Amino acid sequence: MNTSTLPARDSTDKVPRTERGRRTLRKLLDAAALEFGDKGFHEASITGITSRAGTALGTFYTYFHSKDEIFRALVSDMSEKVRQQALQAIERRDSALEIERAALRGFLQFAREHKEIYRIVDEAEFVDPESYRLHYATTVGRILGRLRKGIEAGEFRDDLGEAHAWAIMGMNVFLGMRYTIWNDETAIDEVVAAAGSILENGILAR
Amino acid sequence: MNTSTLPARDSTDKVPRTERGRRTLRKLLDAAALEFGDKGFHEASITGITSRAGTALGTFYTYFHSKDEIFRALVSDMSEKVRQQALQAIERRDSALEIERAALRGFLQFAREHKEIYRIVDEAEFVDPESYRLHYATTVGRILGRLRKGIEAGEFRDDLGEAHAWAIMGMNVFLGMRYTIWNDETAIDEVVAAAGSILENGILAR
Amino acid sequence: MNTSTLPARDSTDKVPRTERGRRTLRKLLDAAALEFGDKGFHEASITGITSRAGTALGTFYTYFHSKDEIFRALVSDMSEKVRQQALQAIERRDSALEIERAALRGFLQFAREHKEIYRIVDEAEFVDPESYRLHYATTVGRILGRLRKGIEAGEFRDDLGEAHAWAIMGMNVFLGMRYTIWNDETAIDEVVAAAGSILENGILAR
Amino acid sequence: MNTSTLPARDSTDKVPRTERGRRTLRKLLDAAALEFGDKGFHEASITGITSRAGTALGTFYTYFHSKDEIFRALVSDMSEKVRQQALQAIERRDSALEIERAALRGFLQFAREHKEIYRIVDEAEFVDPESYRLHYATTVGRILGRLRKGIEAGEFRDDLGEAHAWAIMGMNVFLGMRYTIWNDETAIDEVVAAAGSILENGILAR
DNA sequence: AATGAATGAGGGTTCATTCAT
DNA sequence: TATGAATGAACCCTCATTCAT
Repeated sequence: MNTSTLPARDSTDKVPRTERGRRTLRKLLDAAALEFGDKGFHEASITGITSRAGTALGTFYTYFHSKDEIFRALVSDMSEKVRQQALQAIERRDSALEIERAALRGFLQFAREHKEIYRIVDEAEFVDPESYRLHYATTVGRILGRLRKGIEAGEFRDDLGEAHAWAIMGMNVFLGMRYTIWNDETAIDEVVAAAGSILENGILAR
Repeated sequence: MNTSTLPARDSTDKVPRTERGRRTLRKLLDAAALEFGDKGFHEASITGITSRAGTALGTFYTYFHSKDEIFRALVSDMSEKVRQQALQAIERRDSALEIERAALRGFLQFAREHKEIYRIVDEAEFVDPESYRLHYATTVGRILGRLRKGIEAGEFRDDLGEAHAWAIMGMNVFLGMRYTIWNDETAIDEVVAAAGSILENGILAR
Repeated sequence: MNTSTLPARDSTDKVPRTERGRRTLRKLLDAAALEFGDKGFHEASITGITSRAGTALGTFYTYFHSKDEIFRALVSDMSEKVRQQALQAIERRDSALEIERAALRGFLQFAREHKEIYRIVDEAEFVDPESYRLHYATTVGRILGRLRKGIEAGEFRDDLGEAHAWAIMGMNVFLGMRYTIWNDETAIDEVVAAAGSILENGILAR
Repeated sequence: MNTSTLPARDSTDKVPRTERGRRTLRKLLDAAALEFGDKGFHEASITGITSRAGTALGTFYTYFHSKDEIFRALVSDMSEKVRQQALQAIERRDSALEIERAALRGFLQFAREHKEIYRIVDEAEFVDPESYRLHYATTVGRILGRLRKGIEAGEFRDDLGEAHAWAIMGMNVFLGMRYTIWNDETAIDEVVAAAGSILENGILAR
């Protein structure tokens, strides 16, 4: 795994001034993603991170003030990545419903390839609730934006609001947990079809 | 809070033989629910539990082998409670869709009154994944059972399956998180209406 | 194993007044011998003793004031047993040298059958040094007595003293450790012959 | 006391990379020898070791994984020391019997100066039996080697074997315990004479 | 005499963080 | 920047002993 983009850093973060410094920072972030993904926040150790990164223990504190801080940096980094891939996934889709399907499909594919991201973001609920809430608030904002576009286009009911967006996100997240993290043998298309059919028709017989 | 029913105990647990022992055990479980709910598993301490319970530190180990064990006991206890209240909530409902609405309403009401339960069960994902999975697997099993009854009654589409059940559970859980744990000012009926309308009609304009 | 004779009790010990009490006391002592023999003093627990004895935990303190006390009682009990069997082993021997051989043989046989005794007595060095020293001081006194008899009979050199007795005891104890506790496949007679030949001739070539 | 040579370290041990680290390691080992010697393994505490060493508690764990590990390190260190001094003690001796006498004399002198070593090595029987057995197995190997040289030289009987070596070691160890640890007022030469006379002539009258 | 619940001092160990080089 | 030794608060758990019945 390789963090192509460095995460947004807080003003309190220590910004590397040299190229060597930037390389070290990136190594630490990549190592931390592996360590937290493997062991979870509490079982992970700074030593584990630095030994994966191939640096000395003390070097960690040249770049981060604390274990919490690197975790936060990672969560916001990954939160951004998840949304980036969603944007890509919904490119060149016409129908609003098809966009929702594509978003879920993209999310599931991404989750299968980056299970550690799922784990890190979710554990944030108990480690750094603020960034966890921010992640889901932002995500639900995106969904809500899509719903509104669909309404404007006359494709969606015009009474959809925030609660519907949360409901859709909950569906997606739980399907992701069940069919990518716990067990990834079910075809993604089947899962997308199930969720899509609920959005399309509800669950009543016709 | 008061644990009306003692949780199922493992065969390895120490079963109190006297009435006094049973009282102490209950005090410990109640205290642990508060402690874990307040602080989360890792910040919670055995000392915190016993001082809330009004017992000596050592007394804890008369009833539980470890911090993990009482946490597990608590999760399975609460998992059961959540499902119990769901059963009550859906009594005397005729329509299958109405049953789903009632189940969500019951869950949201219960969650508002027992926020610590939500936190404990959810943190189990990172503390004792097995009991976490068991909880959601059992819960989805209940939902699936209701879906099948609705299919038999001709009320639900006959292609509903496990994935649809997971989707519904995800909706419910996220709505619970958003509208009872994070912020409980929104009327429960509004939330139920939003979820119910998706199940009834999907999200398309007609 | 069955403690045929109850050990000498301190004046501070609690003496059972009923037959039932005497039975319980014996059960506790037998259980303690097994527990200490198996696990050593520090790993042994009062719970381990009482559960082997089939009594409740509290019952232990009806008969002993402390863990140390029962250990002491056990050591002096066993110390006595070891010497008892030595007395039997040397019965009806004429030659003083033959008596020494018989004493060693008896000790080795006894040690093979009661390895836990060896362990308990030896660990006393670190748990209750006084009884350990008493055991070996008493034992060396017996050896010294035999040496003196041998001297009187003109069979032994007349310059033998305490140090020689300690040397002989050391030989015996280490041979016991090596050839009965660590590994009991070597024939006892071979071991006795080796020690006996040293006492008879020393180690020089003739 | 000062550990002139650092003990053989396990591959799992943490090897200090700086001079300061090596000093700290040595301080810890010296302190541990005192602490274990004074109090015995179970009564000794890591806090006791670090406060004697003048370091913080945590520093202990920079160099050892556990209390057991430092004890093991200490036993093998001391085991080696005991044998080293034996080698020195027997230098420039011609007669094989004189070598045995010198070995015992050296051992007794060493034991009088380093009583804590005796205690630590012996307690290993109950704390880390493997290293205890290794110590005595190695020691008996040395004795056996000397016996064989004596046989080759025609000085010793040619039927001496392992059991005789164990017998001699037992003599030495018990004499050491009695006349250096328990009570060190008896002249070493008297003790050596007693043991030597047994080896020379046995105990029979001539 | 017997029971089993209750007590709490005590100690080993972890590991994030700081410090000196 | 990088290193790795040093720090010490924090906490889980054990278990001999006491207590109430």
